[in-house]
Formats: sequence, structure tokens, C-alpha cells
Amino acid sequence: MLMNGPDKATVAAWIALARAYRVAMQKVETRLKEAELPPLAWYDALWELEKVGEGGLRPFELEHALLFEQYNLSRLVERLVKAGLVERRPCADDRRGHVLAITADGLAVRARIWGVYAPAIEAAVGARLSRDEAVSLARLLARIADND
Amino acid sequence: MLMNGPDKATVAAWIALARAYRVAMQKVETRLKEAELPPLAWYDALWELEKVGEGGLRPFELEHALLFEQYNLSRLVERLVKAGLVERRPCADDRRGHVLAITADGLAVRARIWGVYAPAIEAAVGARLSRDEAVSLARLLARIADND
DNA sequence: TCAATGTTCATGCAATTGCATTAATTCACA
DNA sequence: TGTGAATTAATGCAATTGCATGAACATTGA
Repeated sequence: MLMNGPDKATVAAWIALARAYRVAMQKVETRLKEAELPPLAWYDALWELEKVGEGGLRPFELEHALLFEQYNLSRLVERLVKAGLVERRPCADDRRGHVLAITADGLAVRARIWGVYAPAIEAAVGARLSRDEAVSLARLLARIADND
Repeated sequence: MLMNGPDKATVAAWIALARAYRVAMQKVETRLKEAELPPLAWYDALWELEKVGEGGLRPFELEHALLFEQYNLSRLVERLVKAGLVERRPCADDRRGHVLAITADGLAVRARIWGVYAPAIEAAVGARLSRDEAVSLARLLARIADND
């Protein structure tokens, strides 16, 4: 099967994607570190669990939501549980797994992180694009992230 | 100093950026691994050195070009040198540092990686966007990566 | 000149990630 | 039903990354 190479615009978009991600992510992570807050992965997991509420999520559901490798998710959860931000409940339907739910401490930490995260996003992205541009960027990026 | 939070479009763009990066990067890295090729960072370093030619680059220049942390670059170079893809030359002007140059083996490996990398970029990005969309995406992303 | 400061690069150690494998179930279906 | 395949989650070990620091040299300016 013959694979054609990408044209210049495609390569430029690829490179720009990698650079923009690194630059923006680094700015945001730096701010979190300055505030002595946990890394973004913690936020993402806590937020997913907060959104889903009392019912909680199975580890594999969180894994898919966050696009994490299985072993990374397993260890992230381990840390969150040890920190008291997430609790593991036995799972009635499937005794292999468990259900993860955010704790009161987890809710508090999630909110505290957002206090730093939100202005960091505004500085890294919001301040650089008009509202229409942000919408348009999100739409184009979604095409790349969509599974066909 | 009061920091206003981002609007919905900005947050959506931020989330889309992270997801698109992960999805696309994971596809590409997976292809490289399947072909038993080194990780992308090796390619990036080799390509920078190939572009600059015989003159080579100082480690700190490569660091800035690749947006790498200093210690990560130091260790990447260590691996590339050990693999015989890059050579360290003493630096006349500044005896603290050295000059890095790509070797013949390095050129060959860079080209071999491109053989897999190029179609992977096409699949992850090119096939999902029109030419105009790719141009437009690159332009928007550049605004995020620009240092002001 | 030479002391203080800055730059360039490496490295020890801890934390995280990647890879391969394992254990414990559940599921599909002969 | 019972057996082989698939799913869910954890973990040992190696590789990589992050952080703090150090060593070597360069630069500045009194």
C-alpha cells in the first residue's frame, strides 16, 4: 500500500500543534507548580469524577475519558487515593474492578486548582485569540482528535 | 491583580488542543514503535542538526530550537552520541561547551524515520483537514506558541 | 586584574512513565 | 455447563523525566 507524504501545510500544522501544546502546557504547569499544586493530570481526573457525581466511574472509564495508558491511570488513581482525594468502592456488578468517586477533599482541591488553572488558560490561550478564533481553533482540533 | 477566567470558547480550545495533541502524537509514536524506530525527540534533534549542516549547533541552541529542558537535552544528546548519530566536537570559542553535528549514520537514520513519520503525519493530520484548513490551523496555533 | 555574577553543561537522586506480564474475573459459545 | 478468549486492574523492572545542584568556564565592571 502506497502512502503519500503530507504536503507542506500539513507538516506546518503538525509542527505548530506540537509547539503550541508544549508552550501552552509548560506555561500552565509552571503556574501550578509555583502555587504548589498537583500536576494537571490530577485535575483532569478529579474533574471527570466531579462531573459524573455520586455514581463515580470505573477506572477503565476514566482511562478512556482521559486518554491515559492503563498503567498510568492505575498509578494516578493510586496516588489520588493515597492523597485522600478519591475513594475506591467495591463494584457490585464486576468483582474485578471498583468504582472511583471523588471525596470532599477532592472537590476542595479540584476547586483550588481551578483558581490557578483558569487564569493560566486565559493567559496561554484566551488572551491570544479572539472568541471566533478560539471557536474555529477548537473545531479544527476536534477533527484531529475525532476517531474518524 | 485580578485575573479574569477564560470564556467557554477558550476553555474548549484548550481542551481540544490537549486532546488533539495526545491523539495525534500517540498515533505517530505508535507507528514509529511498530517500525522499531527511536522516539520522535530523536528525529527532531537529528533534523535540526541536519538543517544546520556542517557547522552544527551548540547544545543550548538545540535546546531552544526544540523547547527542551536543559537536562533532557543533555541526556538526549548523550543517547544520540552513544548511538553514533551525533558527534560532539570541542568548541573553539567557548571551552565550556561543544558543537553537535549529525553523523552519516545520523543522516541515514533521520531519513529512515521520515519514511514512517511522513505517512503517519499524513494520516493523523493531513487526511483530516483540507489544505486551507491546515494553513488556518497552523496560523492559529502559531499565535499560541509565539512568545508575545 | 580579579572578584562577583552569569552561562553552559552534566549528574545524583527521586518520581514518573513505558513495557511486559500476571492475577482475577467475566464473557462467548460449543 | 465448561473451556478458551477477552476484560479489568495491578505491578516488577528498566528507561526517562524532573529537580536540585555542581563544575567549568566566560563576562562584567570596580
